[in-house]
Amino acid sequence: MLDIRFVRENPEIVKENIKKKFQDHKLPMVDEVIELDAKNRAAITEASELRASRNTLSKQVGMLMGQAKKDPSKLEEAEKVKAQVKANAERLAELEKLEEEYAARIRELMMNIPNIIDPSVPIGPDDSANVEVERFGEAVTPEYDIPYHTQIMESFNGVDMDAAGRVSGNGFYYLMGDIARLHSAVLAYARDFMIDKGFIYCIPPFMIHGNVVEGVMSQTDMDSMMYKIEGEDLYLIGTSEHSMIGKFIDQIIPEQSLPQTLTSYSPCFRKEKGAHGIEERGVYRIHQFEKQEMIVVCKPEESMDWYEKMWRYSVELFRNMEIPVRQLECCSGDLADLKVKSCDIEAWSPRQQKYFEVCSCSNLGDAQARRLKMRVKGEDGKMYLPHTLNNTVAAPPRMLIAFLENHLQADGSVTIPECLRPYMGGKAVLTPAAK
RNA sequence: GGAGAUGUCGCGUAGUUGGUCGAGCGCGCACGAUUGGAAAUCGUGUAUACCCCAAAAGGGUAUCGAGAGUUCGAAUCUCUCCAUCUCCGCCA
Repeated sequence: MLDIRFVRENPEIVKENIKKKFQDHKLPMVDEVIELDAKNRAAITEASELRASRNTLSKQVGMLMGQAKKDPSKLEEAEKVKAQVKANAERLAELEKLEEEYAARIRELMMNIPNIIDPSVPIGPDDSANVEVERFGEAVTPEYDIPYHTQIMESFNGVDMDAAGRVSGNGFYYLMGDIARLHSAVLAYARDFMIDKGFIYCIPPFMIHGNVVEGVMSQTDMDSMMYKIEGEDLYLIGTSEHSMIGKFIDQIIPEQSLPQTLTSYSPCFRKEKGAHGIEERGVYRIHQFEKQEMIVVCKPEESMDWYEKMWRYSVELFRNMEIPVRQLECCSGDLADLKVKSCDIEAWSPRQQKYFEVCSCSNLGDAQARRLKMRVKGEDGKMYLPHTLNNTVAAPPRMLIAFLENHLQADGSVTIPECLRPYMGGKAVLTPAAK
């Protein structure tokens, strides 16, 4: 969300930005919001004046009532003043209603006007125009066939999709045995990796209030992603980012405590509305998964440095696990409205002969901070909005797909990279279950 | 889940027969004076958001857990909700 003052003063920049994101249908929103803002301010000004006169008149009543104790004739005078205040009450109520209507519509529009993208973001209409920036590690394709990931898991008796379907429906999974252990090992390693980078480990609430949801994501995302608890003002989180950024709602953050570097674990729940292709079967796209996340809240001038550091952490983690990856930069049209800049870290799939998304690193600028009213009090006493960033550390079971495909050997075994062995009971290799 | 108590400016408190209370006092903090320096002492200041103003200065509005109501006027009265504490119940 942008600052309404910025929109008021720079309508052309805002419109240009909308065009860059190929959202021309939103162009009229800019003029509409500026007009509403002017009306709203006029209403506020008039209402403030009415309230000011009400306050002074009411004080007069108080004084007159006091005097009336000695001089009953003052009572009449007081009644006159009362009537005067009452006369203004109607207009004030009218204005208050207007203010409310304007504010609601302005907020609605502002929520839909996209954040200003970073000048470095490549311009393009959709994900087909995303730009590969750099590859890390050699994308190896072995001689032997790499089966679909659920098949690999099944060879270890490591997954039961049928049972999950019966119990919870499509989009759920049972992980079992070594595969389940591998899942936990990856999370534990990812956690410790981030702790070693100086991040603070957090376990947040897995359900959050509606106003927090609205603060951290756009309305459309909310409808298509979030599960609501029936009869309660609670939503299951889609990522721990929601509770971790929400942690700062309405808070004034001391400047000395910046940057806040946090790494959080949580299960994530997503509706995943809409149809998905055949490559999204298995545990690729599911209603529930677990994720280790990194969150940074920092001074505005430091956010781009953190952005660079954060996606590099993801690369380092995947390289430690001996998985080839690449950095794919999101183009303007594929960038969510709240984001200033974003990239995906994609892992190599030897089966599909292509890279697929395993991490998503985003700089949200001050958009979340403005929505959530999180502010920093500077050394000079002035308030400003911090920048917020988030990035995936590891999100199994999806990342297990990359793991299994890249570590599967010709004999059907799976090698465990050095860094994960302490979390796997020292094992260097997993051997498939006997048929 | 049941019963009771509480919720005021960074912290601690005053304020509950509604009216100079946006709010007193103490602590803390900032600046200044005093001092060779420090402590102590004294003085001054000490919220946030928004509106008006070209800007500054200045003025105004709102905010005493949140929301709604009564009233000319509410920190003070009524209702709803939330949070905290104590006791009971239940439970990983």
